[in-house]
Order: sequence, then structure tokens, then C-alpha cells
Amino acid sequence: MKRIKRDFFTRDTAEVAKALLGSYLLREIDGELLRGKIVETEAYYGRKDPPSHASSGRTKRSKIMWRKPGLAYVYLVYGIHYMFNVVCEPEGEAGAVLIRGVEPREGIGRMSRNREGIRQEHLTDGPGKLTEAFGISREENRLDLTESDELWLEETKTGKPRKMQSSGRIGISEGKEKQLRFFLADNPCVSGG
DNA sequence: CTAAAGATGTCCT
DNA sequence: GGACATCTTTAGA
Repeated sequence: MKRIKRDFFTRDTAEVAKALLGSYLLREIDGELLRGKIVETEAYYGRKDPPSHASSGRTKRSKIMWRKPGLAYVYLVYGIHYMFNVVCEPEGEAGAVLIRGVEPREGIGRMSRNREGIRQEHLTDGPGKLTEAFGISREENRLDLTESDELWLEETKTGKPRKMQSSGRIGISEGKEKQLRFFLADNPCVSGG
């Protein structure tokens, strides 16, 4: 198990989205370690991808999508839920992978406390759920995941997971036909389960 | 300045 | 299957 370096994110966004399946999301809060296996992701591109925040060019919020690969992009939707993304593509190109589902592996007690009253099987099976469980909010926006000791990603030496499937992205109005959502088949921590 | 929509989740019927 | 919470960002007047 080792931290994922910047090179990993310096390539096509959908490739990163696929490669992240089976990798791990790590979080340290108050000396406690949280770990989750990534089981669902989505790719968002730049100018030519209508549902992407980068589709209308660099704005105050979206400009981070053109910055260094490996940075965290966290934003609020519906005034309630934080979405956690990783910036991809070489610097100057826009792209980000949304993490939509993880499987709790370590620090489950802490995740439960962060999501009071929620059953264990629904702790992290959705993009807004996992940010709450992992304590990710706007303070983590722009964090460098290749250097941070509070939030980072790790990969195993074993090969890619075999049971990957793809589909259209969820919760968007345009561009639904593009197959840019990736998930591990039959995993209970994929959203919508 | 104003307004509308949003990469969702939960609870209710 | 549907209502509704809640607030930031962005586009347009």
C-alpha cells in the first residue's frame, strides 16, 4: 500500500477514474485513521463536456480544474452536500474525477459518529454520504492529495479489479449518454443501492 | 443586484 | 414515487 503520486493523475480523466477503482481513500482526523476502498467514480472534462463545471471556462469555483493534477476539488451542491473530486490531466487542461462511493475499511466507528442515525450499510454509498462520513468539507478544497497528511489516496500492488462496469453519469441533465461513470459490479457501496 | 439551478440524501406516504 | 431541506455560484439585468 503506498500513496498515489502526481503522475497517476497526469493523464486522461476517464483513465484515472477507472484506475482509482479498488484504490483507497485515506483520512486522518484527530489522530484517527479512516480508510475506504473506492468503488464508484465519474469523470468530468473541460470545455466540451456540458455537465462539467469547467464547461463554461474558468470561473472562481471551477478554475482549480485547470490546475495541478492531484489537487482536491470540493464543492457544495444543493446547499447541503459536499462533493469530493481529484483534479486530473496535465496542468492547463481541465478535468476531475468525482468519488461517488467507497467501502468502509478502517475507522468505521468514526464514520458512524459523523453520520448519526444512519445504518452501517449506507455510511459511504454516495458522493454526499462519503464526504460526511470522512469529514470532508470546503476546508479540504485545494488540498494537495500527493502531499497532505490529512487526506490522501493509496494504491495496492495487486492488479486492477476485474468486475468493472460503466454507465452514464448520474444527477446531470446534459451528456447523460457518455459512459463516464465507473463502478465495481455487485459492490454494495455503489450509490443507489 | 436578483434569481435560478444544482455532479444529493432523507423522510414520508 | 415525491417533497423538501438549504446556500453558493453564476449568468444576466
